[in-house]
Amino acid sequence: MTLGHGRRATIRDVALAAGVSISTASNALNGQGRTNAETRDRVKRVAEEIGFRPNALARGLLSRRSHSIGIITNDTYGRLTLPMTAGVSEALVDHGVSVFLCATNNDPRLARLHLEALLDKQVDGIIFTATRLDLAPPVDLSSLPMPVVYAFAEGPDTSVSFVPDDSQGARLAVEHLLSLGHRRIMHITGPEDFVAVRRRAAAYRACLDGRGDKGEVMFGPWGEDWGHEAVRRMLARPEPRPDAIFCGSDETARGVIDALRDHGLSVPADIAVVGFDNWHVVAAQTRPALTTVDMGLKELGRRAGLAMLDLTQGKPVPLGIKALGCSLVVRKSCGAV
Amino acid sequence: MTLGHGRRATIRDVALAAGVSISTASNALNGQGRTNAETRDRVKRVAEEIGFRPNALARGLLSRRSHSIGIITNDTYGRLTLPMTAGVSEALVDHGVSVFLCATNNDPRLARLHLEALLDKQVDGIIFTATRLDLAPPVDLSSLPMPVVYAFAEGPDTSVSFVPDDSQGARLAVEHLLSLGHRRIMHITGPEDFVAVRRRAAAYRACLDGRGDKGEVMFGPWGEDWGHEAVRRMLARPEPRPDAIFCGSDETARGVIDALRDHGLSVPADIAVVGFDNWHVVAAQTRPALTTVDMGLKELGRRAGLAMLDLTQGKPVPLGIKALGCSLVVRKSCGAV
DNA sequence: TCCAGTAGATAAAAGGTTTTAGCATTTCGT
DNA sequence: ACGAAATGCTAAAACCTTTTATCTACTGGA
Repeated sequence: MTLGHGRRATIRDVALAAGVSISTASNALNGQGRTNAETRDRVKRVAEEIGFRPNALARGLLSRRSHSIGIITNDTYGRLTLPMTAGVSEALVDHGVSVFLCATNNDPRLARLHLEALLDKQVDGIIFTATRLDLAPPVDLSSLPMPVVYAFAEGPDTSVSFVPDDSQGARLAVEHLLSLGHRRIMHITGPEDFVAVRRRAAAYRACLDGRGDKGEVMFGPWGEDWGHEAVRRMLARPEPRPDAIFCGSDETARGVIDALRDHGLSVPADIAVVGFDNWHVVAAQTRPALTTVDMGLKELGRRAGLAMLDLTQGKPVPLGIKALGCSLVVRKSCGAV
Repeated sequence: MTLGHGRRATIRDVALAAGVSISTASNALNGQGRTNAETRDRVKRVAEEIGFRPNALARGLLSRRSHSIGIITNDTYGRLTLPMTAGVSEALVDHGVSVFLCATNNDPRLARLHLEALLDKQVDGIIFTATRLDLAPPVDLSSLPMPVVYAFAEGPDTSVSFVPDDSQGARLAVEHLLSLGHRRIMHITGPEDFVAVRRRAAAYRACLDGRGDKGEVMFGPWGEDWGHEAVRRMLARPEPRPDAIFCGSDETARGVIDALRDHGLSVPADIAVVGFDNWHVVAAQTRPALTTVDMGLKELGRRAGLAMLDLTQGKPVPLGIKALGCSLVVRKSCGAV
C-alpha cells in the first residue's frame, strides 16, 4: 500500500499511475482486447506496486457472479458438517470462491433468514447438508434462481446430490469379517427410521443371504448406552453366541466393546467388532482401537464443491443422486494384521 | 416472483410498476427524504408483490459495508470451531450479516488465499479462531483495513480478544471437589507448553495453597491413553492415594475413569473425577457420566460476534483480552446430588 | 397579486469494474 | 500513393442502489 489514505487502491489509481485510461488498465490486467505488450507489463507492474486488487463487489455486480456460495446445514456441533465444509472450501478456494456457513439448527425461521441473506448477496449457488440423509431442508430450495447441490442429503431427481454408499460400506464391513473366518455375524445399529440404517441392514442381510444365513439385526437408539444394552440382551439368550458384531456407528461399537469387556469377553479374540463412521475421537480411543467404515466426508464435500463449480460455469453435471464409495479403516478390533 | 424471466426484480422494476422514479422508490422503501404517505405505501406494496429485495452487492458498493465477515480458523474437525461459529452467526444473522468460514488447516498458503478472497469481497471484519489460545495466526492480521476480533485466541493488546477464563474454570472444579469433602486432589492434564494448561494448573495450586497443600500435577499428552498411563503411575506409588482427580480434558478424564475401573476402583465412591471441556460425546457417555467444566464456546462466539457488530458500526469496544467465565456441569462422577 | 416557503417528486452522481463501440494512427498490399 | 486492414487506446454504457441537489407545483401570508 503506497496510498496515503486508508482507501483501497482502485483500478482508477492504477490507470492514473500508469498513465493510461481505465479501460486500458482493465484490458491489460485481464488480458482482454488489444494491448501493447510494453503497456500491459507496465500496468501490471504498477498494479503490483500499489497493491491493487479488484473489488469483488463491483466485479460481481457486473458479471452477476459473486464468487461466493452458501452452505446451509442443520448441524451445529459439527461431526459431519465441518469435514464436508472443509472439503467444499478446499475445492473452491483456488478458484476464488468463498463459502458462507449457515447453521440453521433445523429452525425454519432461522433458515429463511439465512437464505434471504444469501439471496441478497447473490451467491452463485447453495449447498444443502444435513445430519441424516432423509431430512428435508427447513426451507424450500426447489425454485431458487441459482443451482442447489445436496451433500449428505438426497435432493429431488432434478438436482445434484452426493451421498455415501451405505450399502457398499456395509458390504465392506461384513466381507472383512467373513474373510477373517467369522460366520455368526450380528448387526447392532441405529433406529430403523433412518434410511441409512435400513440400507446398511439390507446390505448386511444380502451379504449373508448368499450363505443361507438370515443374520440378525438389532435396531435401537444411537449412542454408547445402546451398545451396552444390546450386548446385555444378546448374552441373556441361549447359545450359540455371535463371533462378530457389525455396528451401525462408532459410538455404538464403543459401547459394545466396553460391555463385552465387562462381561469377560475379549475383543477381538472372542468376538470381532466393526464400527461405522471413523469418527476419530471414538474409533481411535476405543480399546482395542476400532476397525471401522469411513464415509469419506471431506471427499464428499470436495465432490459437491466441484459439481457446484461446474454448475456455476454452465457446464453440464449429471443429475440425480451419486453414491460415493466408503473405505474400510483397519485397526485392532477384528484381529486382522 | 411475478417477473417472467429468471431475472431478479430490481428497484427499477418496482419504480416502473409503481409509476414513480427510481429515487422515489428508494426513498419510499428506506423511509428517507420526503415522501407522500400514500406513495410510500403503494411503493412498498408493489415491492412486496414482485418480491423485490435490494441487491447487497450494489448496496455494499455504495455504502462500503458488505454485511459479511470472515472467520479464519486453523481447525478442520471442529470440536471448538463449530460451536463458536454457530455463536457468531447467531449474533449476526438478525442484522443481515453472513459469515464466511475459512479453514486454513494452519497452512500459510491456504490462509493467504482465504484472506485475499475475504479482502476482495470487502468483508466488514475478520474473526480469528484457533484450537489453542497461544497459536499465532498463519498469516499477518495486524494491519488490515477492517477490524479483527480474536475468539479463543489472544490477539495483540490493541485488538479485541475473547477467551475462556481457564483460571476461574479450574477453581470451579477444585472448589467443587473441596466442597464435597475431598482433600487429596490430584491434577492430571495436558502438555505444559499450552498456556491454558499452565493457567489451570496454577489456579489449581492456588486453591490448595490456602490449605497448606502443594497438590500434585501430572503433565502429559492429551487423550485417553494418557489417562490410563497416569493412573498406572499413580497407583504404582506408595499410599496415600488421592481421593479426587481434576483432569485437564474430558478425554483424559475418560481414560482416567476407565483405568480406575480396570484397577478395581469405583468412581465416585473411591475417587471422584472432574473433567474439562464438556465435550458431549465424551462427557455424557463416560460411565459414570462426567462432571466437567464448560467453557461456553457458543456464548464466546456470540460475544465475539456482538463485538464485531459494534466495531463495524463504529461504536467503541473495550480493547484487550476479555476472559469469559466457565460453568460447572454436574453429572455423576463426583457423587454430588 | 406577488413572494416566500414547503411538500413531493426526480435527475444525476457516485461507488468500482468490465465490455462495447469507436477513434486515431500505423502498416500492408498493390 | 492510396485504400484496406490492423493496432493501440479510450469514452461511455452497463450492473444496481443510495444520496444530493434541483425542479415543479402548491400553500399561505402580506
